[in-house]
Amino acid sequence: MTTTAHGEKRTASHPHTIGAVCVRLRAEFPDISISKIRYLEDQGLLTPKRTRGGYRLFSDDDVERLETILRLQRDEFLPLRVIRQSLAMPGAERTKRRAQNLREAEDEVDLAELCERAGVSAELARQLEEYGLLQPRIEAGDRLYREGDVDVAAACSRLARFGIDARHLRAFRTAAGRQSALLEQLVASALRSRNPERRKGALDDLETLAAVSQELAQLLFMRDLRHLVER
Amino acid sequence: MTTTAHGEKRTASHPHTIGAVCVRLRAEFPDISISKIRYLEDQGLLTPKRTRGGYRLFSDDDVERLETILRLQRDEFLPLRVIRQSLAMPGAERTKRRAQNLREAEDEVDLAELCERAGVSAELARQLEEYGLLQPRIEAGDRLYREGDVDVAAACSRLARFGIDARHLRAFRTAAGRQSALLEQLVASALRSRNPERRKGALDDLETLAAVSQELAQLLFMRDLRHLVER
DNA sequence: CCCGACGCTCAAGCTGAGGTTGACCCCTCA
DNA sequence: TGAGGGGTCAACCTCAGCTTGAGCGTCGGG
Repeated sequence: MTTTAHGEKRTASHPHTIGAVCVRLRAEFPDISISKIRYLEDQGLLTPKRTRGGYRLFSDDDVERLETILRLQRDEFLPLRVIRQSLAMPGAERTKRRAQNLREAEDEVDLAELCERAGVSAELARQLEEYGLLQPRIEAGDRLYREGDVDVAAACSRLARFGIDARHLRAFRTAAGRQSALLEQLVASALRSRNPERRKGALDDLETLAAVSQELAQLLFMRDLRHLVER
Repeated sequence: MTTTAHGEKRTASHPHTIGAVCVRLRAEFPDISISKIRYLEDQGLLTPKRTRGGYRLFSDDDVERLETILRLQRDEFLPLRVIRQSLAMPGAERTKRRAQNLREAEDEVDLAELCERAGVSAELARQLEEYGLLQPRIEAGDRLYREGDVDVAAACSRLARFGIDARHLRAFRTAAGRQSALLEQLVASALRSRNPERRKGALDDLETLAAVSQELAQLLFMRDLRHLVER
């Protein structure tokens, strides 16, 4: 990972070269690249220092700023020109709007990282897997989890604190499966189409269907709860 | 301004041709154009009626929707793909509010009002009721629906447009039922307690549980969809 | 019944954002 | 001192979000 050839100090936040920054951010932003960072500087969003020889040197603040920029792009869909302004005058607070994009791939993490990030014990993780709530890919004996599974585990852990255990959560698992199977019937053929336009259309439809389905599921759930409260 | 010189009905306001819409919106959105409106339709953001001859006819609702789209573009910088999704679930905002407010009672509406507000036919409403998606209270032979049922019906109607009918939606009904039953076990006794403190605590817990459960359901659903897409 | 304004579709093209690629040269540090 | 990361710059690419043009149909007033 951070195996830089040049005996880098790990404690004291020396400035980083562009390659180091890139490696460091790749975890959170898989589609970062050296050329992209240079491009962002060119567009006036970053101004790292330089060595006499012209190498860019990124301070921790620079890296943080870069993270902010990338987050604004990814989560808020803001164009660069807007990001530039909102970073120039840091008063305007933006509404959080997280859209689940089905198109981009997710990273994978191992069991230890999952447990740490989700705050679950290995034992709970094992149970969650037993009931299908976690679905690691098993490669050479190691479990590899998607980013999404970290959130799943975190949610389960919060429910566990209220006394709901993995066995009970299987109901959620099956419900999700049924609902996605329903949508699959509608878009499956288009999704596997050789024609890229058709495939893209299917993805668009699927995102819309997903949004409406989720809304419906929520509405019905809330109605049941309300019923429960009013009795 | 609906004051046209030629004795136009001010109340009913017939549908507008594309050119008329364009002129009318030019004031607020100077860069609107006929071709842009056609483009937005092509992208699935609008679905105006047509004359037999093929002319587009925009109702006031269509125009309002168009205004919303243009405002989201101009003020929030949202890409069309995201606008399409967020318009796909117009109830999302209310759903969220409702989730945090299990305590407040809802108003009731009759069948005619439900159909009109949700944009569903009486026939669809009947089917939805058959499969448990709508649950009116029947009083003196009349059906009385909660506010929440209006949103349920509207979501179902949007799914129906993609070819999902009431029969298939029963799965959502059952899933919601199971999930709320699970939570009920946990809070039921406290909820029925004579002690108001205890009851209030149960409501708080229930709201938390509801939020986490919904999150879990969504995460699992998205994972399944993702799986579907990646295959 | 005819005319001119308006509208339709479909294919092609345009423009700007947000990058990537490649050629070619330069720094840096082990 | 040389290998591997870094530098610039111009050309190129992809995608969203429209625009344009050709060829043809519709609508309504005179």
